[in-house]
Amino acid sequence: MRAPYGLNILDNCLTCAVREEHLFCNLSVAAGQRLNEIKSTAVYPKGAMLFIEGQQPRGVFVLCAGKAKLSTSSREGKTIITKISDSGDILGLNAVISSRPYEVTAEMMEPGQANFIPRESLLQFLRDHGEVALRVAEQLSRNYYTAYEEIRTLGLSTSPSEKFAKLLLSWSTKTAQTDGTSQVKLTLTHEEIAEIIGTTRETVSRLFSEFKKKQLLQLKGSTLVIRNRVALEKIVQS
Amino acid sequence: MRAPYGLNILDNCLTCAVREEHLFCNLSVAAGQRLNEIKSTAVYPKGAMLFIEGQQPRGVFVLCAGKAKLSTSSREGKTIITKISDSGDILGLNAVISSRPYEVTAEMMEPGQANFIPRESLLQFLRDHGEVALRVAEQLSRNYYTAYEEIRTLGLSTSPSEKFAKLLLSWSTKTAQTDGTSQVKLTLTHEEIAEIIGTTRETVSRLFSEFKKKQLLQLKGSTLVIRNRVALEKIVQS
DNA sequence: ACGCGTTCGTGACGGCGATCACACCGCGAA
DNA sequence: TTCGCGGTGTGATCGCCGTCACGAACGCGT
Repeated sequence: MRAPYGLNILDNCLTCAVREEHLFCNLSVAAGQRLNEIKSTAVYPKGAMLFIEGQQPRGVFVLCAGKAKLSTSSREGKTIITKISDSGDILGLNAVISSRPYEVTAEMMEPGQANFIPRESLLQFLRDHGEVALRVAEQLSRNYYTAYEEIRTLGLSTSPSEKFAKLLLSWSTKTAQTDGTSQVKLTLTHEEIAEIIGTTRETVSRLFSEFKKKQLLQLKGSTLVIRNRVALEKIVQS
Repeated sequence: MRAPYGLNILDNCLTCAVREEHLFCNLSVAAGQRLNEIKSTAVYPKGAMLFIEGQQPRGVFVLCAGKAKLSTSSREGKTIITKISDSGDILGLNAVISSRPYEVTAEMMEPGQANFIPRESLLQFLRDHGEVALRVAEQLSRNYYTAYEEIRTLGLSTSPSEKFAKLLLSWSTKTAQTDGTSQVKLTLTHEEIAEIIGTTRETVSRLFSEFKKKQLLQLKGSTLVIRNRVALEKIVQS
């Protein structure tokens, strides 16, 4: 099966296949069935905006394939990226639950696919299935934790090098080797990295140079090799 | 009735008396009754720690009287204050729901009183009353919003003056007059203000001087007079 | 191959705010 | 009164990083 934007449609995009601990998994039969009725699947090209900061919440998106970047920006155009979401993530949940505007913009970074659940359907679904509401609360509190982590990064570590080291470590944990090295496919531009750690493109460039010189990392084509985790951890809490 | 720490005990500290829109208000009779059984009231002196960042969650605190400051700090001792809570606020909810350690430290800034609901009791209560779980979810998503607001402040506005102006405005909204002025009782030290906006005590001192000179504010004893809201708003988004 | 746009590297400069240092003030305790 | 102490004002210094500027490198379509 062939979709637009050169992407294969996933015949049955069950989020459970992606994440066992997922919000909408292991539901009662009735709930699962109902969920299937109210969701709809769509395919998005690179650059597509799932929703934009400030819009009234239309519903939530469950990402099945592709990555999306969540960002906020100020009036003068300065932008910060708060999260890179990938398969299994639920986008827009906070806005829908609290009936406030989306607090971020969600933009596809590569072609992808997502399930959409309209706002009203979801709320009614939760009212009908109290047990799921509690799991939604759990999911929200997890979101809160990552937001808080962000606050700590922005508020407590002032220097760009510290934040850069933190970011590298967060990437590295996913593919850690026993010898302390790890490899990551680098899909972000320096500009985007700058928006994540709240600095400028130039500084990110200089940080790469500096960290290469210090043997903390290495670049092989577009794969980033992190060579010394302990040294990075030392920078973080320096 | 007289409590320790020179505080009058509130005979019946119903949070509903404080806030109509409150989480635990307008419950079904059964739920309300049950809630009354599992809660317990205590009085705290100034400086008391309700809970400390990193501790396993024991339960939630519903603040009835007094103010509490929520803060996080890094290993090297740098501290940021993320919120000043007052009557009606629920503290520790995120930690309890997600069963993760408290993400902040809650310290009483003045003598006060709070209801305590133990972790397990609350979770069981929510399992038994699905309709309340949804309201908890709403509360959590509101928390998320304020956290996000914090992220925007820290990440998007770089200069201390901008953040200071933002803080003043947030104070001012509560007591706004028609002529654009407002009065606030100033209970925080410069040091604490510095920890809120992520700068140093000295800079806060200089900001006060600067803003006084610009006729933006005025100090009468310990009451702060905000004289020009529009000018402050201009600084925020400059 | 050519040109064009995006991304990246790096130098020069300047300003802002962190840091240090010290004086001052108000207030409660001895 | 005289300490001591927590809070406050303010000058001097200095280093980091944001800004501007430019050129190189890479990918991409025609």
